[in-house]
Amino acid sequence: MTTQHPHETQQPHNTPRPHGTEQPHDTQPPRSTDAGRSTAVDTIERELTAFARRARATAARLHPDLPLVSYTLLAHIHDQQGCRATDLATHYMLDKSTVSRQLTTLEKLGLVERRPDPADQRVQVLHPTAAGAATLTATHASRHAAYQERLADWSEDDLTRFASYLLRYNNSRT
Amino acid sequence: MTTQHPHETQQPHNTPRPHGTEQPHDTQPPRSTDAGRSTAVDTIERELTAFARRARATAARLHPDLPLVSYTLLAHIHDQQGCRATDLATHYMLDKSTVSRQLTTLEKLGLVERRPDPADQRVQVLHPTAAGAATLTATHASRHAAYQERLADWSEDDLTRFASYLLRYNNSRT
DNA sequence: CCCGATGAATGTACTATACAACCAATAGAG
DNA sequence: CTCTATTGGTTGTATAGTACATTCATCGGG
Repeated sequence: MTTQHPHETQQPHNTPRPHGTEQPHDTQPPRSTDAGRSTAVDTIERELTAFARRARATAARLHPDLPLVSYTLLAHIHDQQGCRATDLATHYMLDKSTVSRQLTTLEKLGLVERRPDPADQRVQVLHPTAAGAATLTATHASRHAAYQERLADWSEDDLTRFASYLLRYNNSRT
Repeated sequence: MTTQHPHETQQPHNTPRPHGTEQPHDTQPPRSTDAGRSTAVDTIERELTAFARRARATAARLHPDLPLVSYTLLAHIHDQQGCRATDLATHYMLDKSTVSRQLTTLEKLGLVERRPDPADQRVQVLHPTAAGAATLTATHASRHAAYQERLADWSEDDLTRFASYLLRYNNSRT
């Protein structure tokens, strides 16, 4: 590597700094702390997005067998026992058709069972099969281990605070 | 809605609680705070993943014109002026071929310019065009506004702490 | 001067996704 | 009780994003 470009490793862009919208503007900012807030929000936006973009690859490394999508759906079915396809679609902002197909796959793999709801013939109540629960446990263990390792040098307080920030953020969805 | 399933809205699964791997095990835990850490890590894992799974849909709502992938690549090219395709692939954990095709698209749209590096004929130095910068500014403004709104009731301290947690997390990538 | 390494493009295949059309069942309005 | 709008789900179709393998050109060191 002879030529020097501003490479990843040379300039990790960790430093929160203004993006494109930061030009000084003559209209008075509504609050005095706007600049600080804006910078922090920019960082949050950038880092969350970066994480999201890497999630697929990370999952593929962690558990090549069970794709990320299948995993998340299966996990949600496990957590929300008896949920319906529509619930999954809502939770993950997916189209019904997408969920339907994913469930078909999961069912073919024998990981999920679609039980008819006797009280409403339209509805399918979803449950993980024994195999599904086992797969989920294994996959989750693998993921959990990776997260544990990556967060190994965080204090418990920091972990708790980070977790509650994420919850707060995700639950503020409109 | 007559039958009552454990729906999204009825049981938002916000409460951090053990997942499948929490069975009591007879080997002594290395630290006494393991349980607390484990719970927090589980929450972090779950919430980050949920966010990642929704990112595409959110982006589509925010800026239907410029897909999330294009946006992130363009943003990185803008931030790391003069970066190369390989840098993008590394940063986002993508295959070179994927980046190559994305860049082709961005170039066809007139948003990115691939300049040959005089010092190394293999290398393409990437720069946003004027149009690219403009698009980026607009898209970023739209995203930024959405994030601002969603984080409107957070204190600046919380924003700053959340941002630094995210930075710390993302930079701990091995 | 050759040879392994590096940056990038192309061939190919597959997965995830959305949108639209459709079907079946339910719930209300009259 | 019947008609109609709504809801849950599937299927048809199209597209984007991605990976893996191959290929090509260039660079750098023996």
